[in-house]
Amino acid sequence: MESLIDLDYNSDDLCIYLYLINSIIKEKDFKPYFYVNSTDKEQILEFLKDYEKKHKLDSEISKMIENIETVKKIVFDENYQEKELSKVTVKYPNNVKTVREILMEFERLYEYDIPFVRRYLIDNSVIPTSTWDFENNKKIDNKIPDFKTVSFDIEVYCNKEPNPKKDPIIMASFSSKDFNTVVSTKKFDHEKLEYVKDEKELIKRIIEILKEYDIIYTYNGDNFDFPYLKKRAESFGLELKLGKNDEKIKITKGGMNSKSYIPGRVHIDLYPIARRLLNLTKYRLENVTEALFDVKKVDVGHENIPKMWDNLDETLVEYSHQDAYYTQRIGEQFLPLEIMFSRVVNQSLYDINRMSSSQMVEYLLLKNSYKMGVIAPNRPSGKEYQKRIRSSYEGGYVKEPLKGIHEDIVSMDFLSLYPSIIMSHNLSPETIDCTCCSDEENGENEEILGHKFCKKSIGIIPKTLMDLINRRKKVKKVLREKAEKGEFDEEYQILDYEQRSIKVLANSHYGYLAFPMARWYSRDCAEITTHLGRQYIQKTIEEAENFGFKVIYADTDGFYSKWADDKEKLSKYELLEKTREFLKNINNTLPGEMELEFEGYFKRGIFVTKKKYALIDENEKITVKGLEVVRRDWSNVSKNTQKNVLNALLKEGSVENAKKVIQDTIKELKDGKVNNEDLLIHTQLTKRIEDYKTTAPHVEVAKKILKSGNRVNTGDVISYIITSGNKSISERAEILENAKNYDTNYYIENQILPPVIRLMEALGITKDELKDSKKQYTLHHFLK
DNA sequence: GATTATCGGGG
DNA sequence: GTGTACGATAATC
Repeated sequence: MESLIDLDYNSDDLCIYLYLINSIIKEKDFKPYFYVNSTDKEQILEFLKDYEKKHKLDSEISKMIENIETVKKIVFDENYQEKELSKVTVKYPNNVKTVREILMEFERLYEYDIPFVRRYLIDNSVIPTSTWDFENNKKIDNKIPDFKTVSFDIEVYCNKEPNPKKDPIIMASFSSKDFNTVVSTKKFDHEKLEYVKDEKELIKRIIEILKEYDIIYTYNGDNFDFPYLKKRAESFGLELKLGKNDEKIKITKGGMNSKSYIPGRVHIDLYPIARRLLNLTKYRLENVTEALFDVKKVDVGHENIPKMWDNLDETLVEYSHQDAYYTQRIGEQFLPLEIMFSRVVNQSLYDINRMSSSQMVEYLLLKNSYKMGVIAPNRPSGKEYQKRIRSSYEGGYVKEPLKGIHEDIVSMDFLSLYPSIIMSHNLSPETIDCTCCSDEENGENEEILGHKFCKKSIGIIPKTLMDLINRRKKVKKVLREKAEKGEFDEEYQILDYEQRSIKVLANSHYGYLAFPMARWYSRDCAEITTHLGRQYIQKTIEEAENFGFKVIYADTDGFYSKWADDKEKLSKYELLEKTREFLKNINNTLPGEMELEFEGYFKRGIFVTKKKYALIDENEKITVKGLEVVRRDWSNVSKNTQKNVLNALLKEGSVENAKKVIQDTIKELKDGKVNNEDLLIHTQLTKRIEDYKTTAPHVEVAKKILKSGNRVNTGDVISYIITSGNKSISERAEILENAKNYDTNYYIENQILPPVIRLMEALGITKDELKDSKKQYTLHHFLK
């Protein structure tokens, strides 16, 4: 009776370790297996023997086989009929790869690429992160176990890109309920400081501290903190034996992103979670902190770290600890939801943390197909994948917006439009144009975009969705009952997280059908889903306009509208009353699961083009969609202008003021009043200078830096200013120190106008009009 | 308009 | 590790 926190195959012990909080269970009985499309056991063995002979192997392959037995399964690509095939069980997980490569030549294989531990969780009922009775193999309760959690963050002394070969780790910050400490290799006067004499001691201390905890939160620790720590540790001859059983940390490099896995503990990297669950334009720690807690975190600014360190500035300790503190808080915020995902999908917390929602859906489907005795379709081949990636189809309906500024806007949207469609029409890769329904039956079957769907049995996608929806309904019923009784206890919170995680999973099924890597991929089902979705939203817009709304803009499953009749000016209260009335009417006509609901009221909004708009609500909260171009490579002058223009439009509702912001900035630029620092454009050198085929400003600047005797490395961010002259833009790019002037015209045309021009054009203001302050400017200039 | 290149998070 | 797993947007053709 203990909580299962993590699982891993231990290659020394040759079995799966089930890590509980205080102990380890060794699972020795579960063996790796896959299926062969053949019932002839002898023939399979024969084929392997032939292979051994041909390659002069001494029965090495046959030795890997533990057992071959005939099983009955429903096979997806054989008309979904039950048929017999062979289950080949091998001795060790890495045997699968060897044996399958050989047998691929023999016959079609199935389920040959499911990682061993994940296979274990698909086939067995044990649920990660829940409290489990291993004797009787059942769940004890729903509670979230009392995990010991800590956040972890390192600081590095460096002036450019951190280089683990030379730049030392100088500090490590930790934050947990009862431990808030910054371990440092320099003595600062700060209450949270713990001094160690050098970097080697620091690394030893980090290991010692992390080993106290079950869950370790980082922010981008997969890609930065752990790989960096490991490299530094190696240079001191230290190993990161962070595992529960002193196993080494496993850092896997997968193309761009790495993963840092600690056996027996859970390393939760909050960066990928924030990207998955929040909808922000930027995902720096400070952005996430602000979005979740409405707190503006003071950022150290990595370029200041060496200075502060050298000057023994103790605010460095405070700032550094702040990062750990907020990482911990973000972790506590997201952990329950991740735990619920882990339980519903039935995969480990570590894996869930790094899965996209489509991957979660796939593992849910694998679990269900296993239960249903269905063999999963294979993942696409490289060729098939390329084909899928290239095939596109019509997406959701997006209405061309009524351009300009609008006031008193209500938005309404469909509650899970696509899941409802998939369920009510039984859309699934195996139900589409099924062969099991006879022609007569199919005669009455409705045809959608030239396809018919099975009437006899429910497809795996709608079935999985229905299970989720029913489970969510049950949970929501309990929640309602508890709410009525005022029982907002721990159980209530857990159930609430459960229904939220189910909602996310349900809403991911449509995306899964169109996910090119999906086993149950179906372009046709995805296309039909959006097709039907377009019908519903268009019909609803029609109804809304008949009722008296004017629909300003619509996208896929929702729309923004105002009251149409300008003579009949409604108060906010009246508008919301009308909205309620309309929703009640429309929801009576919609089928089963489908429901249109009120989403929000906005006092003002500006609509530019499809997918590009901004709104402000009653609390002055601004929502911007598709308009933001604020990336780190843009200059400050550009970012600020955009921000000020949006404020003028939304907060003041003044086109004139917005116009003035732009014209003033242009004036300042022409007048040479803009600070050179605000003109810096930042671009990263992503490859070696000699590898660039095209000329780009930052590459040219890098060459100049090199010529002046300084070093430039791949990964460095080059900051430059475009100076005036007649040569090409690239040749005129200079670093701050060498920039004697700047190209006014370049900044107006390429930095000031692009982010705001579409905004202003939607309001009927032309580019020329914005730039035409030139005459006024010269006049002013000379008058002054 | 379609294809290709770049960036993100961390310091 | 029984894993070939990004996705949005700007620049360029």
